[in-house]
Amino acid sequence: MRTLSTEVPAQVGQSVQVKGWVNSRRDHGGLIFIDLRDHKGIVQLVVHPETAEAFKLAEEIRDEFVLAATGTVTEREEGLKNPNIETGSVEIKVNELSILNRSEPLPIQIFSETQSNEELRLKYRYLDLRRPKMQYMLTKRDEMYARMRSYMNENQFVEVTTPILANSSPEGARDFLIPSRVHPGKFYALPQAPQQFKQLLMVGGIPRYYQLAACFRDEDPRADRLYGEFYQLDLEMSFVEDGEEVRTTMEPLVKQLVTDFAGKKLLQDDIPRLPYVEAMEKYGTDKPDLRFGMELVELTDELKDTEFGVFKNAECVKAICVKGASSLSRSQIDQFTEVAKSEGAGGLAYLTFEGREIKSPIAKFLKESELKAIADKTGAADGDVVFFGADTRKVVNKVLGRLRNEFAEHFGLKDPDVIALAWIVDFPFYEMDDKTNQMDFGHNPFSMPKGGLDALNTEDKLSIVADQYDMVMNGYEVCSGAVRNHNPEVMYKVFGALGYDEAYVEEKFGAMLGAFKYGAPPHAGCAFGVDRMFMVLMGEDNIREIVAFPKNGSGVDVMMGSPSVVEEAQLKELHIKPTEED
RNA sequence: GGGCUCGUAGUGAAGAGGCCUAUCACGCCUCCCUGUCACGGAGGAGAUCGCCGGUUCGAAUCCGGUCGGGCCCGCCA
Repeated sequence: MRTLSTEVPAQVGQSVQVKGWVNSRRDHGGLIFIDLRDHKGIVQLVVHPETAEAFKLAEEIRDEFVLAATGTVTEREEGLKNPNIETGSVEIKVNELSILNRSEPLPIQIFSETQSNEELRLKYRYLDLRRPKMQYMLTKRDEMYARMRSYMNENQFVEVTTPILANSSPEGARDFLIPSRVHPGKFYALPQAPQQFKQLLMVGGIPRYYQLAACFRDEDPRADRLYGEFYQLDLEMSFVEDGEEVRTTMEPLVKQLVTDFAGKKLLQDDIPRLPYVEAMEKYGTDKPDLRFGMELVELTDELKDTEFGVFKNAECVKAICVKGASSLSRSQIDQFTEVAKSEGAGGLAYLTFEGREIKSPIAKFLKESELKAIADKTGAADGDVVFFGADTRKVVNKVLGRLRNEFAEHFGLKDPDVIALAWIVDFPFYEMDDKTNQMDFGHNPFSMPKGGLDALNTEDKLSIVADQYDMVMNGYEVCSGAVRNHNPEVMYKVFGALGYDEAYVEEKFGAMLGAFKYGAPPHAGCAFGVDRMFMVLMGEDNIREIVAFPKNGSGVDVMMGSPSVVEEAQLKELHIKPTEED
């Protein structure tokens, strides 16, 4: 395929035909310049009045018309060259011109620094995709897929496609249900992930499986989470009993994507393993951004005898030391206080370290020894501010974890050229739901509890950890995996602890349980969220920026108008009756 | 389901009780222009300020509601 930027300059003196869109037209009355654009670049066409037919057409041309032009590639005279475009040393003197298609004025601004709002861009996505950035995202994503596929193949993984028409699963996200004409009253579901199928592939004797898999979840979207559908690099390995083997197998790919592919620096070559509990205590979250420190410092013991009621009565007191934050104005601190409150804090206490003095509304409530202990443990120095969280441990971690991010953002501590990776390991198998006071699965029920049957029989249920691991990239969860439970007995026990009987487990996971009875090999795997990982690698903070046709923040495709109402006849055929309120 | 926030010509912004008969830039239309490159010049059209209601002598501006967008919580790996 001919491309304007790469081929034209090499063809000086030759007659060429070029096709593309009109990027801009400059009509000098007796001479018309046209910047013609294709997916690779721009070249200047010159139309002279001597070529009367072409000139007449050129006068009608407007932005984004589609042209075919034939002419001679000519070296531009000195002084007429344009160093700003790749082809700026040449131009095409046109002798034949045809308008392949016309264009109305565009409803969005494509080629300006100020871009139109997202709603309009999504409505006219086919125009938005003409922007160089969007072109780049699509081709770059193709390159990422190619790298992933070749890496997986080099490592003896086999891509197997699994069903899109699958079954509703009781755990996890809400399903998209698919009715069927031939099965009245019954429904397929779009898979939330190929989880059960890939485990069944292990039983089926596939040693290493992978798939760039479409996954579907009917949950509310976020800036880093697409509505409805997204893609995973999903993989599973048989005869693996230690998650470490999965992690080390996939690390070279991720490192290659960070460095060669995205051109970023790895913060650490050795990717750290961080136990869940440690992540929560140090960073207040299970997906910490490790590009900066600002760790949460435990002060509960140091302040247990304080006279300051807020600290004294709290289950947990922690602090973060923000370097140089004494420059913050009162109103800026108020804004951070609002953030803290939005996460459940009662307020935001702080100490400002200026010279030898400690300035703070709360300093008068604290003894000299307590202030010293705070300074020592947080390492606060001149110019720093120590912010406190005092509440239940859960709330303190949540509030300070959020503030840690906000402060890092405010003080520019998130280096866009650096990628910090970590594996979060040892997630709790069960968790207590605050509201219902009921125990539930911490992650997914298919993971193997560390210690197996013994652990389930003997230990305090809430202390059991799953052999389960997430990869975190600059504060985003980009991968989740586990050593799977391949033992029917453990399976019954795992659900039994939550009060589900064997009949329930058999009803919901019959195929998998059945399969496990016929010599299931131990297996483990994981799945990378490729949309989100690509977003982080590209330095974007909105996942819709890197997807061709995303739903908007309300789950609507404003371009195609989906979802939409359907004909009553279609519903009837599917044995579906609209309810009264519809 | 909840919280915060935004909505002004085709597009992006300004205006924050009377100076608004709403300003600017890009785009659009007409005319002029043979070396521009986001060409230049002259002129022109285009907005019931998301919608409904209220306060006021007077509302783009204040208040209430409503619709739509964005971010977050819940939810979600």
